[in-house]
Amino acid sequence: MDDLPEQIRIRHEKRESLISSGVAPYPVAVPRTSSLKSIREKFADLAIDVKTGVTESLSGRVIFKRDTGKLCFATLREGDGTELQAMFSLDKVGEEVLGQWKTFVDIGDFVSVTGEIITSKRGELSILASSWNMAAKTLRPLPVEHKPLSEETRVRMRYVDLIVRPEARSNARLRPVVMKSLRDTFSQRDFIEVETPMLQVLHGGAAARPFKTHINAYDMELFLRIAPELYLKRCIVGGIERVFEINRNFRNEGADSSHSPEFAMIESYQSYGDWNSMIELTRSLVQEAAIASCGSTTVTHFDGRESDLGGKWDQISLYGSVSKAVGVEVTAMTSHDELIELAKKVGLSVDPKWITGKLLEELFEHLVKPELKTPTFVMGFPLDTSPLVRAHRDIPGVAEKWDLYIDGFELATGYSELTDPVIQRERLVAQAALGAKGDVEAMVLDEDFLRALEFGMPPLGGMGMGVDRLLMALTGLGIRETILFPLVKPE
RNA sequence: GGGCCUUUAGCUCAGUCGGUAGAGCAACGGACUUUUAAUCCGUGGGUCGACGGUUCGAGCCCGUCAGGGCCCA
Repeated sequence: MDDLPEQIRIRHEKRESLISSGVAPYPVAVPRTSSLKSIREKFADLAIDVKTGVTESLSGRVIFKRDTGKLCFATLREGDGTELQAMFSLDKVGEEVLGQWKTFVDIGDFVSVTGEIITSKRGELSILASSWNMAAKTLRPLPVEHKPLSEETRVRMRYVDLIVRPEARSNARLRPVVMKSLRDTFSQRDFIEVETPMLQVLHGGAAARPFKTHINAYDMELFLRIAPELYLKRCIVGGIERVFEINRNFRNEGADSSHSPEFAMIESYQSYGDWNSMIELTRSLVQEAAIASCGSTTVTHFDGRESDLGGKWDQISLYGSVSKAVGVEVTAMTSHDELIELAKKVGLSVDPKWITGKLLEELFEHLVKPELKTPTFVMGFPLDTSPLVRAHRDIPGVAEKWDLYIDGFELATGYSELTDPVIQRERLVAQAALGAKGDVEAMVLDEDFLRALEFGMPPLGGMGMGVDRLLMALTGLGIRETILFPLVKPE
């Protein structure tokens, strides 16, 4: 114990001292008749220096302590941030009890206080103690409330962040509001929620590197899923005509301010829908979530900036927007060599492994994407980068796929899904060939998925949306603020 | 992968030219019956990220490694 920092050592000593004087520092229960919040609601408009005659037992974490000679003040806080003042006066509790309060209680401790609800001479709603109990002794000092925690400490010790920072508390409570809204929106439209495997024998449904793991029972390699798509389409084959899943995906790629290795995602499929019906669905999901969390389709970001998510949202053509940016007509028929020339002209460094469609998408991300601040659907993607998507009904070489951009990042994507099992097999065989040539993001051939498709799937619209990114769009926060415990390297 | 910045008390941060390690809050002792980041008097608290080097002497200069951040790819 001697090698502990002074403040921690002293708190350990106080714990020992409580035990030896017969007081439990971590009792199984303490008196509690009400929450701080309901006391604040019940006694919202009391005048100055009022005695209510009402006795309550309240508990919370001590966040401020102002010890004076014969009248001591403390501020208690409960989980949602509601605070209430506790007062300890010599003539109410006597010298011994007051002395124990001053000696044993540190900032950060959980305490229970029993006494009369009053207002102080300054009008502060308070509980005037007749007795108090330790509810849980804190061994580590809390950080200073008035200086913001460093960003790293916030992430590494979110539990402390939640104690001291109001925004951390409200962010944590925002996610469930949004999740409930998403489920309500789906439910109103008769979509059924399912849960599909996260541990998969074959990974598929997206272009991404998977995490690998191992199952001892079968002594074989397994993958953490990169997308639920192939299982949700099996649901469609089986007649779950409108289906969605909200859960975690895992991608073994970079981790930065907008990417997390594990992230929550919505995927949804609608029989007899197409990329247009998924536009309607996606807009409803986002706008209903904005109303549920912010009360309006115009949301206010943490920095005070307003973002208007209302209305019908723009639609631009992927090829059209790139053509406009480079000044010459670019289509799905534009050759690989021509695209490389254009890329070099605009200063984009080209990876020789990029296929034609990838090249076009990189041009878009370089030239157009940063400009897309207001919600915009980017319509019509290259067929060769969209192996699970149906070809455009009119435009050759283009897939019926859109991406939704908000604030310059990709929030959602939607498709008219490929339902022809023969073409699907050809596409996956081609993907497998890319994989054999070393493309680590290529999809693998999933025979059971193809067998399912061969049983027939109705015309189908599909969409996917990142839940963490939706929270980013609603709040303007970075991904590490919207995720309670983002992955960090060990200290 | 490359470049730049950063790591000092429980927390947030100063630290000049290489010469005994600083502040605010927090903590400890004392005073105070209406405080609101209380105030006043006094006190203690440091493996300066780790390892190595230069030097009479390193928080500071050099090298390696680790964590964090930003920019580029």
